[in-house]
Amino acid sequence: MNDMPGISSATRERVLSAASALAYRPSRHARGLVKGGVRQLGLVLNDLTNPYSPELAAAVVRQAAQNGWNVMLADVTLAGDPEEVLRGLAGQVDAVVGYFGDSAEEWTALLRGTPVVLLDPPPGSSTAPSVLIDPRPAIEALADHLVESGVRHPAVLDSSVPGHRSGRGGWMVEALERRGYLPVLVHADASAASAAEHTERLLARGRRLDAILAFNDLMALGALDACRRAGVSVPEQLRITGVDGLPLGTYVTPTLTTLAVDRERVAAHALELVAAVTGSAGPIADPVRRVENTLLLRESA
Amino acid sequence: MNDMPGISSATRERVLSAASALAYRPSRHARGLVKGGVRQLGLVLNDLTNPYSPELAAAVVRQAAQNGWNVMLADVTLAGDPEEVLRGLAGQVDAVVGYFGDSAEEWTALLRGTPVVLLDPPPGSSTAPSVLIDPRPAIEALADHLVESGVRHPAVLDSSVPGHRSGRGGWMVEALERRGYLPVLVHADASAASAAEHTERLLARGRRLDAILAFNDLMALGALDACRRAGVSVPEQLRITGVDGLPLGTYVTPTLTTLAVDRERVAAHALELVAAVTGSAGPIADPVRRVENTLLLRESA
DNA sequence: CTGAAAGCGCTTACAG
DNA sequence: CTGAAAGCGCTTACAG
Repeated sequence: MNDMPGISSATRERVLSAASALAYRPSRHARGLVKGGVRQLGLVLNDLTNPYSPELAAAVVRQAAQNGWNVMLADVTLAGDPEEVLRGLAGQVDAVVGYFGDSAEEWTALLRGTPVVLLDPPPGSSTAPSVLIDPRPAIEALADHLVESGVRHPAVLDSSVPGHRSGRGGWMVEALERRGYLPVLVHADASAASAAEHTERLLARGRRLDAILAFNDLMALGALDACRRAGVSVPEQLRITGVDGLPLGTYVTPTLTTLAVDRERVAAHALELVAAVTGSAGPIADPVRRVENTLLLRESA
Repeated sequence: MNDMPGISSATRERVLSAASALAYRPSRHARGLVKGGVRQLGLVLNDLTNPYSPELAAAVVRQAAQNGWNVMLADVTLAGDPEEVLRGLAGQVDAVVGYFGDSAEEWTALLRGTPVVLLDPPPGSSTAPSVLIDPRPAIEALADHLVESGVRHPAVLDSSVPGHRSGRGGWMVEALERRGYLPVLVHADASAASAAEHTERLLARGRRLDAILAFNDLMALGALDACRRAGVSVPEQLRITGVDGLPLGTYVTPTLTTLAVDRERVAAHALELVAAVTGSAGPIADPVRRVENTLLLRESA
């Protein structure tokens, strides 16, 4: 069946027809046992429909391929049961990279010894090898910019994904307070629709408001949409900012000011750590890497 | 090592420390051989950074989970070598669903007998089980709408992904010609950036132009961006349409008229076919499924 | 050219 | 409670 040389066509025919009669399918596990198989990397994402996920996946897949790894994507929020996804991954991959949020400990246990590299774990939640994404310097730069732009009444549109604590909203509030602001803090789901809805409500309140700092670009797009529908002009009446630096932000009106993350660098650090945890080189020299967001000023703020 | 009951703590300790001293990692293949393992579905996509891909992936992952399948995403364009990706998949999954474009035959061969379900294969390219996505009725409806809107000089912004023939651009041209138009036909890459560039060139030509029918939503967003920068108002001076029905199209100004694809139905058909090809039920009753796009009128046309 | 044996690395009975 | 045997389904020598 494997096209070996030196088989008579009669025998080949006989084997092939028996195989098809029996609907024979080779076992990939048995084949893998014998042949060795490639190195499989599992990439755990939490929202594939947020364009940030595929952008990061693109970077990881590309760099993984260069290092001889095959990557398998898993979205823990899409499937009904995240734990089922993790358990499934355990048997399929040689290492896992991903967003585990607050569940790092439980999920790592489900992986039964598969080496793990965490992407942007909540502050202080884990000592596992991880790549931190740190928006704080960019938040400071943004806050300065808002001061210079004459903003008086900013709001922070934070996201509260259950199980995914993030310092982001809190850091934004603190940076604003440190500059004398009394920012409004609102929580929405991490989607454009939810952000739009909360923005609408915020605008309807009649309070003074001239800036919205959103948790991510997707939510900023939702806020932008709500302003458009409410007839509020951006950035003239209200400034809006996101986080992530999606290419998408350049295809809206106005283009979106954002705290960009360098996804290639995140991927590079993650794969270095994967190499370290799967290699037998003993303890890892530098298990916590840090990538800082950068302020990308465009039209919306 | 597997937490079996009835092991003295002395022995457990001895085994565990030997394991860690040797950096022992269980072989997932050997484990899979014995334990059976879950059913793995490979989903082959060709551009994860086009939001259509994750939208479809989301639908497939969700429905696959309901049927007891685990899905593994593979983007053939991200990795340097698509054939390498396919070969890698062969050993990992029990069935493959995906966009194979013009390479259906070669790629199926690389999969070495793994059952395949094709997504939107080029017209007449294959007799394999497949889900066709048919924009023709929606294109007719769109063409009628453009006539009624008083459009005089439409252009078709087609995409020419090498290896991915599509009838889409041709069908648009024909539908317009049938109504007495002499449409301009332009080829661009399937990205917002390339579409923007070609639109800019089109506008600079000084020819009369009052509608652009783009190959997909991403390209339509690029065209929209080019118009904005050129000071051309949409839809007043120029109408723009896309294809795919991305949620994203509602978060731009103006919102994007599009030929929407029902991704849940595509996924449902694909998984029915997967069940059929992996089951031993003999020949499949209805191996070619068809899902029609629907005209979604929003603001841009 | 064909057929049967050895062995890949696990897990699951089973004998001690 | 511990250790060794059988067997999962393949591929790769090897004897005939």
